Amino acid sequence: MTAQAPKPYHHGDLRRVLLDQAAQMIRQDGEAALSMRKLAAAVGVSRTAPYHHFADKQALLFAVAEEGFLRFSEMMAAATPGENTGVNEESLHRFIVSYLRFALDYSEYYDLMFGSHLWRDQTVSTRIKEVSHASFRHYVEQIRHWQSAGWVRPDIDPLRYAQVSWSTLHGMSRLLIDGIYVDLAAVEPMCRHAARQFWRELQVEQQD
Amino acid sequence: MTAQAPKPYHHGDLRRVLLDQAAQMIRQDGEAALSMRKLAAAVGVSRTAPYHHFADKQALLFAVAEEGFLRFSEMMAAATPGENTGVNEESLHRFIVSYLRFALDYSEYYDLMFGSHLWRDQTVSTRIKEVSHASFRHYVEQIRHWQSAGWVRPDIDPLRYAQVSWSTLHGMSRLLIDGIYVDLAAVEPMCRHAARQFWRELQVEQQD
DNA sequence: CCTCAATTTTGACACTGTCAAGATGCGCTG
DNA sequence: CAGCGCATCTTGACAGTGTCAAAATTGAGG
Repeated sequence: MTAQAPKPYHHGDLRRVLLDQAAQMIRQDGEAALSMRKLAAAVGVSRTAPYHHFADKQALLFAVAEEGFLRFSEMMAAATPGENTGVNEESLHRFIVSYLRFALDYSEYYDLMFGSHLWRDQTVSTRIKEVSHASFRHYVEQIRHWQSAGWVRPDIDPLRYAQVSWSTLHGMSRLLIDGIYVDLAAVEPMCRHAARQFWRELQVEQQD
Repeated sequence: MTAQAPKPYHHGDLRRVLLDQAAQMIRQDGEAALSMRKLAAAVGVSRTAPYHHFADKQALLFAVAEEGFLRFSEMMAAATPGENTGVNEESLHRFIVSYLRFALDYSEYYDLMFGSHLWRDQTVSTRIKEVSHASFRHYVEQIRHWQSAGWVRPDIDPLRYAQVSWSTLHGMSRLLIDGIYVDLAAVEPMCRHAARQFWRELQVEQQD
């Protein structure tokens, strides 16, 4: 809708400022502590000013999440090796580390992007659904590509592999972000372990 | 503290009723939709009556979470095979299925137990910390036991294995509960895939 | 310059968590 | 059995929340 700002009126570009301020406040005190009124006060406008840029609080949070997905896509693109590069434990490890670094460095976005508010009850916007589904599908296709190139064993289901391995990444991220895993020094060994596990799953030759 | 109810006065056993009603309401409309006042109204007492049994809303939610951990422990005990039973893909699969069944069947508890509210900022009560840490340590010890019995390869770090595999279970649970994975028919294949992956990691003989 | 629509503000309402003060009723001691 | 005492519950109140309606402001184009 307001994709290309027609022109900012009174306030410079309130929408932009609100998005950034919201992200910052969520980063500092958590999503629960963010209130529309405090947000408005922080940027120096009245309580209901934000409602002319976002239908309601949910919409504001969705918009912040959307920015998160943008950054996420950039990260993914940067962390994904080229088409004809092989796959091995080391490349998987780099990807895992990138994923967790994003989740931990931008936890305020990660929370919103993959929090229940967004997805439960189909409230998620179609645009977000598109970009995230595309991201996941790309992951699945990547595995399929590795298979057809003969780099990984052919008898695994790429969809299942993607679902389970993403579960691992998401689980680690959540457990760390939510403060259930508190030892940050364990992150690196966990990534290494996960990389080894992911690779064993892909590369193992033996029959059972 | 109020472990053994001294005796119920006016209301039958308000504390008990509140805990159950809260769990039910969270199950129906989500944690966010639970309000102290609606809860009180639902059980037929005044707004502030619950405050004589729980210091604040957090304490109420913690208490519900604690009940969740109780049920969780029971589930874990039932799903864990005996000491001298071997381990294989099938036994791992049964455990994984049990874990996800708990997470999905009791999602209102799971949400509270492993939600950020509880753990972030060290707000978690010591009792909950004890029982959950014990549960995790038990998991690690189980793996160590399998190792010393010679059932699984000796060169994996039980702690890392526990951390990463629990991440997988937690990740699948969260993705399903939060509505990011929507296809419930995929749960069973995912569990099967995870079991195979977990077992490959433990059992593989080859060197790299 | 002046109109018009985009933007912002002020006022209001229902709702929330929670504290303080008062009312109520059960159990124990005399 | 009487009544004291405390656990329990209620009523009143306050600050804070999301959000709507109506009024006020402001910048751009005719």
